[in-house]
Amino acid sequence: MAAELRRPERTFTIRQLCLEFKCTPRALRFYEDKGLLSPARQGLNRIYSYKDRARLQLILRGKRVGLSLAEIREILQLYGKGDGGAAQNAKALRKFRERIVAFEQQRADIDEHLAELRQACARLEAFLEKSAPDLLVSAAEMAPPPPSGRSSTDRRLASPRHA
Amino acid sequence: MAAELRRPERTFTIRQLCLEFKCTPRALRFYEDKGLLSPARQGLNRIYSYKDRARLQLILRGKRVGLSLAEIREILQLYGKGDGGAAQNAKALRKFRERIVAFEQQRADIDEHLAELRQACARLEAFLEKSAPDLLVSAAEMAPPPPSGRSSTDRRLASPRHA
DNA sequence: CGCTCGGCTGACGTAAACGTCAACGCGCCC
DNA sequence: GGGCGCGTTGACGTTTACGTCAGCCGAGCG
Repeated sequence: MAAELRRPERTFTIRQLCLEFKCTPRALRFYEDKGLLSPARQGLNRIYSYKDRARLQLILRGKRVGLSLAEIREILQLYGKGDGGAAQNAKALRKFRERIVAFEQQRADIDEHLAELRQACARLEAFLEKSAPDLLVSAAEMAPPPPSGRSSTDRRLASPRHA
Repeated sequence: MAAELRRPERTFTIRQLCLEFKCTPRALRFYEDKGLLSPARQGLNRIYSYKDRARLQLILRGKRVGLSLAEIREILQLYGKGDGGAAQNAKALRKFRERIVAFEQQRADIDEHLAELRQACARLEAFLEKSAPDLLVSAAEMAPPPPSGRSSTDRRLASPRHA
C-alpha cells in the first residue's frame, strides 16, 4: 500500500489538498462549481487526481498574480484541449499573448509605484535622520532570520490580503 | 500645459477629471465617501483643486497595482500629515517599506508567470509553425479576433479584481 | 413658463470569491 | 446505538467597488 502512494494514480482527498495549499474545502468546491476543477467521485466524495492537483496549483498561481477565476478557467480550458485542433491552439496563443501584454503593463505600473515609494522613503529617511535619529530603523535590519523557535512576524506577506 | 495643470488656482469640475482619467462621477463620489478625496464645494457642487487631481492620480495608480481603496486611503493619509510629528513620519516610513516588500513580491510572482506564459507561447508557436502556419499570427501584429464567436472586449486588462 | 442639462443625494443592485451555518450521510469504535 | 470525524449539499451572509435609478436643485434658453 505504501508503495502505491507514490504511483501516478495517486489520489488526494479534499482535506489533503487544502492542507498542502493552505486553502479551505469551501474554496475547492467553489472552484468546482465554477468549472475550474472536476474531480472524480466515489459515491459523493471527491477524489482528486494528480492532474487535479496540478490544475489547483495553476489556479492558485493565477490568483496570486491577479487573474479572476473566469480568466483562469479560460486558460485551463485552453490548456486542456492542447492537442486538439490547431485553431484551438491558435486561440490559446492569442490568449496567452494578451496575458503577457497585460502582465507587462501591470509590471510597469508596479515599477513606477516602487520608484515613487523608494523616493518617498529616501525623503523620510533623510528627514528623520536630522529630526529624530532614534526613531530611524535602517532598512538593512529588516527581517532578521529567527535564531530558533517561532518567527515573531506573521508570514502572510506573499499575498496582499484581499479575500 | 503641465504648468497649466499645476497652477494653484486651477480647478476642475467632476466631469473634467472623469474625462481626463477615464472614470465616472460615481467613482469620484465613491472615493469621497470613502475618505480618499475631499474636494471643496461651491454650494453643492464639487470643486477639485490641482491637489485633488494629484490625489486622484495616486488613487488610480494604486488601483492599477492592486491596492484596495482602504490601503490607498492609508497611504494618502500618511502623505497628508507629512510635516507632522516625527513619530508619524516613522510610521509612514514603516508603511512604505511594507508596501515595497509587497510590491517586490508581487513583481516576482508576475515575472514567474510571465516566464511560464512565454514558454507556453514558444511551444505553441513551434507547434503551429509545423501543423498550420497559416494560423500563425506573429507576435508583432495584434489583429482583432476572427468573426466567428463573440469578442471579449469588455475586460479591463490592467486591473486585477481581487480587492 | 416650460424644458433640458449637469450635478447632487440617497437607496438599491451587482459581481467576485468565498465564509458561515444548517442539516444530513457514512464509516467506525467502544 | 450513540457519538465523533470527515464529507456532502444547499442557502444565505459579507466585502469591495462601483452601476443604476429615482428624485430634486439651480442655471440657462427659447
